[in-house]
Amino acid sequence: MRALVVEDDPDLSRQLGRALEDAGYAVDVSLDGEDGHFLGDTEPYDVVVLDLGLPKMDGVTVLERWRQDGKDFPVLILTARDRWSEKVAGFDAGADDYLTKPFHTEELLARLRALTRRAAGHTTSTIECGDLSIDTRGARVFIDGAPVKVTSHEFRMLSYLAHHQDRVISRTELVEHIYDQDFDRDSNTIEVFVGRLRKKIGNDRIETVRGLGYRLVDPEARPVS
Amino acid sequence: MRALVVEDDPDLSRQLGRALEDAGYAVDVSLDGEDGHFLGDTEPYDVVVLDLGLPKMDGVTVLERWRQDGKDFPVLILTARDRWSEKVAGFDAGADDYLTKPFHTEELLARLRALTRRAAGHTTSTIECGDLSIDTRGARVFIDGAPVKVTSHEFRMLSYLAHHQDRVISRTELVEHIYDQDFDRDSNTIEVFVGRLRKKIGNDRIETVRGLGYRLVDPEARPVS
DNA sequence: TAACCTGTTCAGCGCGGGTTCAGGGGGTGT
DNA sequence: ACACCCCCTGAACCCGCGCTGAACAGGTTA
Repeated sequence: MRALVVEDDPDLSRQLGRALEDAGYAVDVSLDGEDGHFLGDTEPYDVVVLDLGLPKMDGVTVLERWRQDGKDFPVLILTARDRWSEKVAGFDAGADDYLTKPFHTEELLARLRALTRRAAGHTTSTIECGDLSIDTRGARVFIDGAPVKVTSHEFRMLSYLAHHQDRVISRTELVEHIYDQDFDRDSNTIEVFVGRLRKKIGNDRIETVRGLGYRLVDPEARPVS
Repeated sequence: MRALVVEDDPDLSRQLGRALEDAGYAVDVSLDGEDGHFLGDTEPYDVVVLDLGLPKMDGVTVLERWRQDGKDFPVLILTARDRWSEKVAGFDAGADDYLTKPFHTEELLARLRALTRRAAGHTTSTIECGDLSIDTRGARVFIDGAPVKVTSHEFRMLSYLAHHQDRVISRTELVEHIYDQDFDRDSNTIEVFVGRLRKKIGNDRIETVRGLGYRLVDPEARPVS
């Protein structure tokens, strides 16, 4: 999952970036409204944390422009405690959730998890695919109840595939959502990860569609091909 | 599906070409307005991505001429963020959708899917033909609910036939829409694909109209011939 | 410092799948 | 009825995608 944090307070933004990275997101941080708006327009984020009081361009304006441009990633806005009217404006502009500063990072993370889940059409924090279950909150993977040890990048990949089950995900789409900006496009890292994941969760769970990409499936649910 | 990308920025055009190919389009890329206009007039595209700021001939002019010449493929125009007036001119010239640069490739793909669906008169991402259903997003084919394994080219062909059900599609039309430019015309590749598809989805689903081409039909709905 | 763990790169290889070819069958027109 | 041509089909070819094992680099832990 890729996340964007737009927050001008250098301490807070650094802390947020750190916390989100720890939680397994690929994070970009922007310190002002213009840059943040540009990034949101450019990169395919899965969730955005947006402060409303920003230099160069106001947070509400940033959000309005994103929605005008058809961006539909979930956005969580941060407001100062006493700025109640701002919050309303933020929701009108298309925010999905809000949090008043100061807040606990735990709560932020929980709300972000809820947002990404909702965006993908899930309601619980664990995604099931046959007897494979993925705990997005604890970054754990279970196969028929038994825990499977996966590295953080492996988990990111599996998690993205699970959020979009039954869809074909191209290698470039995977790269864009697993890594943050500027990643060397032509390398076979993805294939290596797929290989290692298959070795851990079983070969028939990630099927490759030649020339298009990969797809996470439930091997049991699929009749003989 | 064949797509044309007219975009002068070499990086962006390369990236777009790559993304569309990943999504299963046969893509031609043109770097200036004159060449792009010529290609659009010559080749039968299913959808066009057209930048407005182009060397040699302006994007709006290109679009106007296409529409004058009776070309009715859906066109999605790309505009710089601050050029709002251009966008209006583009719509007046006959654009079907727009996107402001920079944008994110998945949104472009989603909009292109919507355009091609709309052009064919469908609304969902799965096309039905009797008990045969074609999931354009997941690149999958089901027959009465059971998945059928098809290769990517087979899928392209079936998908094109399905987008134009009950119409006779000539072999050359198929070739032109499945492949990008310069493809060896005299070969029986199409016939081989038809044969393989028939073997997979049943002989009576693709009927051949001698001397004209092929047609995708629902065998159940049709009385005895 | 040495022993891990994780992410990345590289080279080799198998095989899937697209293309081609040759041969045969069955409509179609004269 | 004949010939022609369009189309089908099985098989073979062969390129390149994607898989794999292993080595390398950077970071972290004893």
